[in-house]
Amino acid sequence: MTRIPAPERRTALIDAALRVVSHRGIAHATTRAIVAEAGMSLASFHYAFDSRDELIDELITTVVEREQQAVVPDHVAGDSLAEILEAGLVRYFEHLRADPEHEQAMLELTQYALRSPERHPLAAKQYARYAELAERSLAYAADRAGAQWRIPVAQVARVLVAFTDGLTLTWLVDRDDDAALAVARAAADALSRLADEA
Amino acid sequence: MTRIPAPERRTALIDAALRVVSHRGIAHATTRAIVAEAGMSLASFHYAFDSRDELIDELITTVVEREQQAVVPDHVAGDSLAEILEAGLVRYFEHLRADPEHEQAMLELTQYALRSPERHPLAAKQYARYAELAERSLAYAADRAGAQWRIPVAQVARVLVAFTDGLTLTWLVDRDDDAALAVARAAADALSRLADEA
DNA sequence: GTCTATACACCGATAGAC
DNA sequence: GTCTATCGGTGTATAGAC
Repeated sequence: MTRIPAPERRTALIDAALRVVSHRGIAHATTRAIVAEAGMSLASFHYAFDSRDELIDELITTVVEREQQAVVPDHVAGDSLAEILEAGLVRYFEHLRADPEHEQAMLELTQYALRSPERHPLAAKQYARYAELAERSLAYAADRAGAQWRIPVAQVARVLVAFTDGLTLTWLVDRDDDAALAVARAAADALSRLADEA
Repeated sequence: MTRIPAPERRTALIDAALRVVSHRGIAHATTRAIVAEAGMSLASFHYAFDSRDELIDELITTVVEREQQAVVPDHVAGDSLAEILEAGLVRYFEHLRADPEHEQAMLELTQYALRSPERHPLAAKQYARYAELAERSLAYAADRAGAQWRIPVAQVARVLVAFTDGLTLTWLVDRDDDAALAVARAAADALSRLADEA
């Protein structure tokens, strides 16, 4: 019907694909389901993308670039490093509770990427991005608490990413809020001990 | 050809399905791929199982029941609780490195189960089983170190499961052994602080 | 450029010969 | 009970009218 520029169509399809993956899982993210979600015809899909694989790759790249979620907020209450880190993890947990499907989609996209050698680097980039955001938060938190990381902050960031992933996956399974908060507290404590406080 | 009792055929198909999921991912675990792996004809499948869904459910149930991996070994070197826990996590990590595809398969099965309401309880059971094994290990570790958990050991177990999951997922992505060991150390430290040592 | 209609591969599941 | 052959459905991708 209406003529839509190709780049615009691509982003519309990527957004639709993310909604389908979030709501129904990657197994149901077929080209038909995606164009239906986007309100387009099937042929439009292959006008904008060469293949479904190309769209999935673009989807992963896009969500990774879009990722802005920092684990430590800009303004925090609390004085000790452990308190600041715990507040950050609790903040992440609230974000997870607000939109569980999004984090579930990210996990599915990661595992999907891990299954093909060509796509594995996309998963690696995704986690490098997570680590980068974590590193920024950790540097800020230490600064805020007047503390110094004893080991390179990049290594601490890698640990934080692992803890966050574990928190996410276990909560998605059992939806136990109290247990998730216990994980957040323990993780904050462990991380804080990797720094010297002033 | 040869007549095989139905129960035997079922277990053979389940074993084959696990191999397919491990090697190629759940998306490729079609009935055809599974019977090929098992060396059977397609019709044999539907003689042993009513549907593919039934097999997948059985597969998840089976692998969960089969799960014996305890995070803390029977005989440990080391005296402090933190050391015992770290040794256990390192032992788990060695297990992960020895057969990454199996843990990847378990993660995929979990996420697959999370996507359908009827199967969600299977994922919950899987994690309840993990927690049970973790609890046993933690009780043993505290006993071994002459320590006492300050909070119910079930809660500590839930934290350990989350840390283990995070360790697994991040290592599967970046295969960074040093970073994984750092996670193990931090997690052991955090967990040990949830107990009073004698 | 955008649509409908369709090609072709592969899926789960079954019919029917043996 | 076990096989080969096939059904109906859905997947990705494309042809051809407009």
